[in-house]
Amino acid sequence: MNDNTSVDMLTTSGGTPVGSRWNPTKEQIDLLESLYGQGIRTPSAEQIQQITGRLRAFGHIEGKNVFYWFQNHKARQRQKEKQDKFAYFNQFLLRTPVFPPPNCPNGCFNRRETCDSTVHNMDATSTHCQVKSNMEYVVPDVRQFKQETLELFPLHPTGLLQEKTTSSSANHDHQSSVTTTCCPTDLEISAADHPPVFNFLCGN
Amino acid sequence: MNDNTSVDMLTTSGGTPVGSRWNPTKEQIDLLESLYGQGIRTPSAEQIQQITGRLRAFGHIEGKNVFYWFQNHKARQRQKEKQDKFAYFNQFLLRTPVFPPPNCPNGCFNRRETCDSTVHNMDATSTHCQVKSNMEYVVPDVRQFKQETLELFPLHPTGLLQEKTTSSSANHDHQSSVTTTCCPTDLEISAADHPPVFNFLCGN
DNA sequence: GCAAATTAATGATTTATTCAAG
DNA sequence: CTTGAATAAATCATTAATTTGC
Repeated sequence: MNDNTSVDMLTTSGGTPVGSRWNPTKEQIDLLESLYGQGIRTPSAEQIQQITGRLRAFGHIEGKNVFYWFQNHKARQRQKEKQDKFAYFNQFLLRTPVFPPPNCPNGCFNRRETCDSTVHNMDATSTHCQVKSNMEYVVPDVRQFKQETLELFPLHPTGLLQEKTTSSSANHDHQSSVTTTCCPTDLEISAADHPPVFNFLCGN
Repeated sequence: MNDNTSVDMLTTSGGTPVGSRWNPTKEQIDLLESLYGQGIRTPSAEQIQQITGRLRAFGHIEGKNVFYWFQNHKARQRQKEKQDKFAYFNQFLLRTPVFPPPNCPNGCFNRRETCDSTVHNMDATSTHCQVKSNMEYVVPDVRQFKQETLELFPLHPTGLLQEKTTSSSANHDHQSSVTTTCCPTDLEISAADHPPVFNFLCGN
């Protein structure tokens, strides 16, 4: 289709024969997930450069691959978390008996008084609205789950995982003193400035 | 906020003092819009390079500026077109009397029989559903407007403005013989291959 | 076992939305 | 209010898992 006689790759040195799209090795995935686990979400251009350089030890890779990986991983983790939350919540709702189990901890919410007013009114035309109001009733409690889940990550040091914190006038002036708290590797992501997430794919 | 003492720009040569964001000159806008008018929507990396180089004659500019410009312009043209279409269609609907005007061309649709069944049932709770079904009823006719509007652009020569054409096995092998049909400038966008819209912002 | 056929994952693009400078 | 810049969501496309019939 597209002329294969171009300059760049055909079977790059590493061990990953590259025909079209990047196919990450196990080691590459491991390192990427490790970084993600440490709170890196939208790495800066320099971070991408460093990560790419490191990953190149395991096979051919470009900066844009790293960029795309974080984009996709972040988005798909988010949506997985969302649907997990929903599933958990759903099964909880569906299996909750009309009379709560005897030794229900105080965390259980008692939906008997609040919800039984909607038991009738279940015909096809009006179901939607009822379901919606039903959802809205419980959403506040679900948000706590998200909070707790996010707290599981350490993410104390540098500005990692700051993402959306009003992003105005909250620059916090965090410099150096990063030096790897939970991970023994000396990757030392500098995170000096937060340049827009772009110039990445040039190099490499 | 972010330290201004970095290496790159402060007051670049051109005539456009750059403190933070690109401020396009009139000439730059003109050329960009000209290109857009010729059908360029998502220029390739090479196209962006060439365009940027040309625009640099009028002031400081980077590849990513060109990239963003096309992104934004395309999106905003699209949404403007959409709301224009909606406005046109809306006024047409709203001013259509119950009895059609005497010399109504055959294009007029007669909505008397189809729509008056929804006149009642207009209380606050059920309005939404009725409105939606009402919309769905008329959408098909709107699509024609869009078609016609798009046809207004000439876009005959090279593969410009091909955008979404199944993108599989339809490569059409169009080479050279581009050489400016409606525009006297010898910009000569080569559009040789269609590389992904990325490596752009590296250079420049 | 083993390919062809399906399905699930996921890399790569495009489109929509949001933020913020001027 | 316009629009450059950035991010998130949706979508496309290709590769790997897997199922299935032989």
